[in-house]
Amino acid sequence: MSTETKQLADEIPKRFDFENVETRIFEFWTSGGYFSAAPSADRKPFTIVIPPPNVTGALHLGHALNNTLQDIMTRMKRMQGYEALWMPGTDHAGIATQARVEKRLKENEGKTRHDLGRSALVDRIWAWKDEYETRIIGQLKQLGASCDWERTRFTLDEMCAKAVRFTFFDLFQKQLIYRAKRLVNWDTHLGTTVSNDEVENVKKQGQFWHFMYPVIDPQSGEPAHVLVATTRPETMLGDTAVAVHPDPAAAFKRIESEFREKLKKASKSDTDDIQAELDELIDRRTKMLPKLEQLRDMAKDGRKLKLPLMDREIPIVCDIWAKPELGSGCVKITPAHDPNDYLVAQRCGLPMINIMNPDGTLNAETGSYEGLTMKKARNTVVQDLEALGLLERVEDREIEMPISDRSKTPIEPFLTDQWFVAMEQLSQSAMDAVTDGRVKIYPKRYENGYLDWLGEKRDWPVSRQLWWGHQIPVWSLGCESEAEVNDTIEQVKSHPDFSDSISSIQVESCPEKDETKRIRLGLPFATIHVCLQIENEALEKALTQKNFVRDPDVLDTWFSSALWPHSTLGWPEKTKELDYFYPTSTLITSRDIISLWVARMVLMGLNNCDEVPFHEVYIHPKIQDGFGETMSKSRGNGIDPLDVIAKFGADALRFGMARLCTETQDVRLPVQFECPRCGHSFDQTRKNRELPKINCPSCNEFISTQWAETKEDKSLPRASALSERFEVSRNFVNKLWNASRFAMLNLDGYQASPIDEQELTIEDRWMLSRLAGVSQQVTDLLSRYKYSETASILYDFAWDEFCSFFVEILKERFSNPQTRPHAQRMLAFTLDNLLRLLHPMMPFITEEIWLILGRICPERGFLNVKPASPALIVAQWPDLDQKWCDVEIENQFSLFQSALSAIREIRSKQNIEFKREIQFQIECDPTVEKTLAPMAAYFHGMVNAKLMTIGQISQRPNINATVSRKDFDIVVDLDGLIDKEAEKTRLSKEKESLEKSITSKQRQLSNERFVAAKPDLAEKVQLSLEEAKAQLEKVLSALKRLS
RNA sequence: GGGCGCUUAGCUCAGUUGGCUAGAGCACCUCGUUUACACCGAGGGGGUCGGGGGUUCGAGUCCCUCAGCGCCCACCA
Repeated sequence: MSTETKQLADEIPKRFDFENVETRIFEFWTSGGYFSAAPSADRKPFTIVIPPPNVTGALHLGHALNNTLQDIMTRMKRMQGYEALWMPGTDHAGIATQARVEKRLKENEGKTRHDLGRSALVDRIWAWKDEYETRIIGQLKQLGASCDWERTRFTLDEMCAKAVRFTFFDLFQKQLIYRAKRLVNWDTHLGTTVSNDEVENVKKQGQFWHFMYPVIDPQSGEPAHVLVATTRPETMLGDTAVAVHPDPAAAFKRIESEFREKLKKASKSDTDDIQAELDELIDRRTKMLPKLEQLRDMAKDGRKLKLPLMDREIPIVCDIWAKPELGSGCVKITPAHDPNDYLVAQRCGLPMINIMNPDGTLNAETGSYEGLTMKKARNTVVQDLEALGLLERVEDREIEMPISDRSKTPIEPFLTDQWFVAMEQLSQSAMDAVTDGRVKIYPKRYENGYLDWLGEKRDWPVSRQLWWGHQIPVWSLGCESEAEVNDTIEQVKSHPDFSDSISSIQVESCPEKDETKRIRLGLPFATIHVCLQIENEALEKALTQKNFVRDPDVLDTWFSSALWPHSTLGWPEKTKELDYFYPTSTLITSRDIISLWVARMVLMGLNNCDEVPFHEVYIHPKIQDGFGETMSKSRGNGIDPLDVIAKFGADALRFGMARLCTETQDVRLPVQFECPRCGHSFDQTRKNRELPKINCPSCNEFISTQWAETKEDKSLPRASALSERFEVSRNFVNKLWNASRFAMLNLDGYQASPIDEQELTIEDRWMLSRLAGVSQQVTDLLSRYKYSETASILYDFAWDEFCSFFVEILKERFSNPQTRPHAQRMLAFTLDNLLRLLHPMMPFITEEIWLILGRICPERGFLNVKPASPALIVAQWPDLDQKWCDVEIENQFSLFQSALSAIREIRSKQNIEFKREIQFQIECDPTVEKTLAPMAAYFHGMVNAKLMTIGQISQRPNINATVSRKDFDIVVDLDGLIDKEAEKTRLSKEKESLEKSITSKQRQLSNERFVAAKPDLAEKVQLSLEEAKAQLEKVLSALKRLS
């Protein structure tokens, strides 16, 4: 060993020191500028935009998975010679972030956002954003993300803001954005609209109240009351009608026939239930139909009811919304506070009475109930109705309640003015992009969800009553007459800065056509909306002087996210980046935002750029805890990727992520905690994950199992949440490290030179064959997003083939000065290729080894020797000629492996020390002999066994022990005794299994159709049958000898 | 109510268009420190592929059915 090598041995520790290496290597990449990408004339682009993480908090394991997968793809493409751009950034996440900052403000200072005012609050949120963005980007870097960091964008930065304004203006001008009164989901706590997607339905125990509304002047034979039921009694204050079905008989008929239809198709176990339901329905029809028809007739006569408590006359109306099969068959109609009732009111021309203030209290419309919260009003209304004797009964029942995702408070349907994006044509364009294959979604099954959601073509409410976000660029003014409208428009248009290219006008006329009513409600005759494409101080000032007011609302976060693939590249400017990198190559994301985000990016990309934003979408699994539940911070069952990195290293985390990324939709990851005080490791349970603090089962000290959100939360030492699945990957990292360590310590005196083809040994050819095969497989699998499969192939190749066989065999050759130089070149070349293949998944360790290898063997190669790339990250992706794939060599090698394993089995069974050399001979066919003979020498190093002779099957000298194998026997010349009984049991077992296999093969072959259909396979079966028969004979004779 | 997915070894999961004796890692048992690696090496035990039926020469794989688990969407006076 030279002094240099000795130094190297000291320098390369036995265990991979990932902490030190990760920091250093990342710095090496950054200073080398390897992450940056720019339009290039001679390279093809490869682009990924990051799904921008929300600036609400730290990254979780789902992010780690998502970003690892993106980085693997980016790194591979970069090595394949693409100009690979991975565009990083973060999302302002409107509601979520504002809610977090407001919550903190309340907790720390006892203030609300109104105490602070708009601009001060927004400043606070910017400060929060800065803090978290830094943290998130730091975490991504720790993961090894090779994003072009200098391009980092934020959905609220100037570049994105410009794209948002241009898009809004464009849609406004095309009349695809409009303002309207709509029933929206109102979050009374945050005082804003939330979209359907931000509403969560929660099952709760609740009540079902049945009320009686008196009929005004009932005639003889008519009921005195109409019965209605509700889960929300307080809304009755806003009732404007009671509906009954226009043709109850037909409705009954229809639903009964549906039930009969269902009964035909139903499975046995369901039949009874359906029959019972049907019987009930028929019974109901018999009892109720006359009454319902009577009510229907009363409705047609224009009869009215008296709404209790409010003393308002309300009509009975006919509408199909009233289902005869449910409840009393009559339904109360509260247009301003129920989405279905709203539709009824539109159909029947009913008034809509809004009874709620934005803060969730009742307004003046409710008279004496004004000021009560909806919750309090419920009890009061029920009590008051009961006092009037109008409460028929109360039922307990499980009800589903809509809850705001953000504030966790109940959602109130609320009638307000909102901006909407008309989706009809936009949705269609996005659907077409997928159906005609311009955008491919993997796995394909997710296409359904995408298409279904878009197919509904529901208009998208985009305004949010928040302060954090892109403020809507519209100035509005209410006018009292047609003349005033025209006049004002004239004046606005006459402004020198006004031009159709940067400003657009919409006139929204009041839906209330009844003049007196309109005036009483204080509604304007019409509202003029002026939208400005870019900031224009003069024009804005002029508008303000004319009493125009800028809409205080901001846009839904997804509006800016939808522009992400092109806004980050500079759109609406025609930048060279946009020209080169757009459309992007692939989008890697999780399934819960397919509709929210993916679909909207497609339609906005098409609208703004006339091209799809990406060609492929890969949807990866979601990570769940050991109980199959989604990991989340609020539930406290998550794993912090930084814990994993600290314990196992970033490469282990990444490789672990790739390994679990199969095509299923969920992946379970049982969680273990590690005590921060004593290091004891214990399983996560449903119980211990929810407690804010627990006692360590080992040292009994108080520890926290919850994620620390901010620094000040860390009063208790926090247990790391980990998973043993990363241990496997960590071991793999270490295995690779040690094999490389061995290689480098044996490359002493390496001389660069092309490898002489004539000198290639069997194992060299085998290694070349495997290397060529594996490279091909990895390239192919990764391009199809088969991460898990790729990871296992690499794992097996590196561990079982490279380390356990190739390196082991080379040891023999290193000891011989004649074979040493060639062996060194082969080893350097093989390791070089292995590092390239592993780099996308494990970038840090592979780069570190690459750099050390570069010092020892600066030039290496196979038939051509070239200086190695100064950095692995930009080294060329392996593309070994496929002609090196050699099935015969691989078969030959697997024979060798079987022989080794047979000898090892004997050694182990006989408990023969490795130190003791054994001699053995193999009985086999001449062909096998020919195959195995060249490898005879390698048995020495691998199993310390000496192959004496290879004999014919018919000759059996020196039999002391026999172990059966598929293709041959091994006869080992031993002095020791053998355990005859154990051997007998084993042989009988083998005999049984062979007999079984022979029978099944014979049956198979006796089938003419099979033989005719698959002659190749039949031939194979025939061969294996003969082998099995020969095998059986050997086993039988061995058994005979033993007894 | 509509859609999607899952059920294979004690645990977490592979298993391509049906085809040779159903695989891996962890855990378990036995043995071993032969100078790359105990985060290692060698060997071993463990599965009627959720239940039932069908198609087929042949089913973990295809069809039907039952049961259980999970996710998404819609809706419930």
